[in-house]
Amino acid sequence: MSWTDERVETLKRMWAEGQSASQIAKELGGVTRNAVIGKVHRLGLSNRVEGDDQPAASAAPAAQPAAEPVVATAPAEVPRVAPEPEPEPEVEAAEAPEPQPAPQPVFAPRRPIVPAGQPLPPQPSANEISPETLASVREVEKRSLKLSLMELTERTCKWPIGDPATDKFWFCGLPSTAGKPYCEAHVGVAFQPMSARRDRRR
DNA sequence: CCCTGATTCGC
DNA sequence: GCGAATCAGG
Repeated sequence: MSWTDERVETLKRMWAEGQSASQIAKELGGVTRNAVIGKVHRLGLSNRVEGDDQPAASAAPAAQPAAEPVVATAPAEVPRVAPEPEPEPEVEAAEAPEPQPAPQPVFAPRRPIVPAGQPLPPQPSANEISPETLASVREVEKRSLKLSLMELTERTCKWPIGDPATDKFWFCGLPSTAGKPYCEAHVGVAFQPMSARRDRRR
């Protein structure tokens, strides 16, 4: 593969969007992330500065940030969280009534009635899980990356959250435990000792 | 380990 | 110009 104008354009666009070199390489195909990075440098756009003007000047862009005033979130990380800045304003809008209306709390204190819908994920009843694990799961689900099916990888927690029949459905997405399909917290509720779930009666 | 970008240097 | 290898860091 060679750097045709078209490919370079894609590279520029994606790089500007904050996509990582590997993502761009994947998209282009036929090149490695190294190739992408190399090209980025040769094109002289290693500086992911949005506004065209280059503050290059002299001064020191890295003049000891000393104290980041407000948000301490690494700016470079942000874009990766939302890899799809697509033209779909629907999702946002006036949103977020309740971050966690708890569609189907995994820890339902007395598992009410399961609406005979899709086979819900393995959701052991609360009385089988330790309080610590429960708390952990609750915490984790607040921080879940809410990945879609397509965004899951070998190393993301595949624990489903919410009702598959609605829009309130996503996957945990946090880093999974080595070799396991779930993150640490979810492994806790997914894999239990036989003895613990033996006396489950209904 | 997984990942990121940066740099080098033979081609 | 290109990009694998390597480096440095999270």
